[in-house]
Amino acid sequence: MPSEHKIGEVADALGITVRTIRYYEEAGLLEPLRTEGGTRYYTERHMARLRAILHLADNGFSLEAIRLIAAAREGSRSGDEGSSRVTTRLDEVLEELAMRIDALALLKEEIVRARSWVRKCRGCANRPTSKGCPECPVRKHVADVELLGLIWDQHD
Amino acid sequence: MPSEHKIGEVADALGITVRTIRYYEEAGLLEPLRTEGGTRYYTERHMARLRAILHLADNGFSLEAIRLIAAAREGSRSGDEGSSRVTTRLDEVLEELAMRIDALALLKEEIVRARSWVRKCRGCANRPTSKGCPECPVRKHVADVELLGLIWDQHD
DNA sequence: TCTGTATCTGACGTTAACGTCAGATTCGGG
DNA sequence: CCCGAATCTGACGTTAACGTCAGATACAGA
Repeated sequence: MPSEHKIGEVADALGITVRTIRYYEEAGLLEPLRTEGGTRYYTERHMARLRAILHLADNGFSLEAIRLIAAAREGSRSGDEGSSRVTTRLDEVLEELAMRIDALALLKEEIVRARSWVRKCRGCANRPTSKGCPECPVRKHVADVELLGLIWDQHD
Repeated sequence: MPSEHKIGEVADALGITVRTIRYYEEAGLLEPLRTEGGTRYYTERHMARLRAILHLADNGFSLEAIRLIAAAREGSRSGDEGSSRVTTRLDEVLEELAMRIDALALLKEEIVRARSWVRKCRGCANRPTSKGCPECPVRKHVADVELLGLIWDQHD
């Protein structure tokens, strides 16, 4: 057995808790070895799997979504069919990732625009009717820059 | 009152539920007008605010984080100081967005790499000791391509 | 073998973001 | 003024991803 680790060591090594690892097992994501007495042991393979799970979870994937990726090969008759199912699943994940990245990039540009308006009109506290800024540009652009609706001062 | 809407109309218009809008109010994100009887009414300003909230929430921001953005101006003595606090907060958000985008882009490249290995070695069902693929390259690259630890067939 | 520490298995608690349901009240068209 | 539809206020239910605690076992070093 080349380097097997108990659950506490694994948790320390990966910076997570013992409970988290057990929970991933409950969720059907991990099946460690067991001693006669029931103590869990994790091989390097198990830890590689755990790192992959954590990487996905850290990026907002639910454990169920991760399980679907891990189980993509299930039910296939040949290794060939299995691999094809896996790549199909990965393509779906790539598609979703692309969409999320695009959405975040758009939101980022939105915020950059909002920030520039806040600076441009800082004297009036971004209230459209403030005395210091009678022709407040925020009013004209609040429709274009959605986020201004949140930053904009509450009272008219 | 230029175009005020009841909660049901707002929900329909934005494709959300009445409960969600009320919940955002509980969370301190929205303070609609009220009639004598207590019925809520939403102006265009309120709806602009709601759209901004939804945009952020859709992109993974917690309601508490959104509340912090909306309340960034609180406690400032001058409009100038308030605007400066808002831009500071927005800069923090931009920083976080940049990090999340980078992380997602890295993960995407990871998955692209994993996908190419799965295709390259599809005959052996990505088991390193499979007969159809005695010198399975997955074994040599599982350390480099973290995600292979998840795709890789469970049993040795 | 003894013992202190780690692990085990339930099982219940927690938080965020709503869903759902009941009973009372309000609104708005006829 | 009437009445059906919408809204109101609690209040309890739900899901995911763990936290926490108790009591029993297992493991490893002296």
